[in-house]
Amino acid sequence: MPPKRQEHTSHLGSPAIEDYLEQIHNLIDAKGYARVVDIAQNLSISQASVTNMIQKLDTEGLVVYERYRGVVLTEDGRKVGAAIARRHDVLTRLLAGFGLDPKTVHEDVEGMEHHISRQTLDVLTLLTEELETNAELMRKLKRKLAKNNA
Amino acid sequence: MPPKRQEHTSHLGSPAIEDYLEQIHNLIDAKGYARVVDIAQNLSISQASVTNMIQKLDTEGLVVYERYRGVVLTEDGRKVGAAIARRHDVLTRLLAGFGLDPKTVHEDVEGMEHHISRQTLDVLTLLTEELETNAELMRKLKRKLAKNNA
DNA sequence: TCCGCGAATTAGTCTGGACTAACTTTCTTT
DNA sequence: AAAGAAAGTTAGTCCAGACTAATTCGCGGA
Repeated sequence: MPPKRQEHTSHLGSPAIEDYLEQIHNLIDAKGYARVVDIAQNLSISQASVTNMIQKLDTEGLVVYERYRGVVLTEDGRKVGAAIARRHDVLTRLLAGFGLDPKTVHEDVEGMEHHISRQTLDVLTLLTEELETNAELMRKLKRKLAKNNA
Repeated sequence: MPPKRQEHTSHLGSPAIEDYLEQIHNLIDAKGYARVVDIAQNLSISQASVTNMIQKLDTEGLVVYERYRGVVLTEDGRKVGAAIARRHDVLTRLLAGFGLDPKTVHEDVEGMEHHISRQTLDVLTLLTEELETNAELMRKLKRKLAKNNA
């Protein structure tokens, strides 16, 4: 039997696509519009790559693109972008809550956020909220953490 | 100013490389040796791709490769493989502990495990152990989780 | 008004990591 | 021990997504 072809679970967006949509979402949220330069800047990639990807996102119906006109999210695109931003937020609160160094938090979150299902997001949200609420528990865990690192 | 080139944080192995090393590690752990077929099977990719990557891993000093002779981990390779396996284990215990469906757990873990720093691993380990120990807390959280899903 | 400069785009290239097809080596079975 | 099956390998292809260089658009200031 020949080896099986690789299966793409659902293709609701590669990690790369999600990164773009998250960034576009953030920019629109913050400044009301998203320019190619800024997207490139925030993702640390070239403008040419951004233009390329935006054209792809357009053909996939995630943004509306007009040459030299900037970019707008479609409803689908907005959903994906917002979903990623939500995961980003939860993960960041969870890790930052333990006092991890911001750079590490950012890198880990960046990597993990693309792989979190609805169910897992629910669990992590629950956990995060519990820790944000239950100061006693948080204290206890931080104490252990400090001890482990000693 | 021209856009900046993308920076690879440390290149201790791409996700793909880590997947291979984890799998090789697991196979050796379980059966004492790692055959190309099994690696291919476990990663759901073709044997040709495995042979390819193994040759690359060899040139990077992560495995020792001899044609038709199977593959052995170097000390470096063993470290990477073991590290990934550890992250895999912690994440799995954490999510499975909440009763998430095994397929989801597996997919999410698979995706997240490559992006977890030492510090984050420590936090997640702590959390996992707390939940495995503190039955009262676990009950409480599961109750909330169930309620949210209702 | 027009000109220059920054933003955007196009064209063409590269790399990682997957694939198939065809071939070789090794194992197994008789 | 030899043949057929299974495992491994090679050669060549493909695709996503990054890049650089060169070009084009469009706006703000002289």
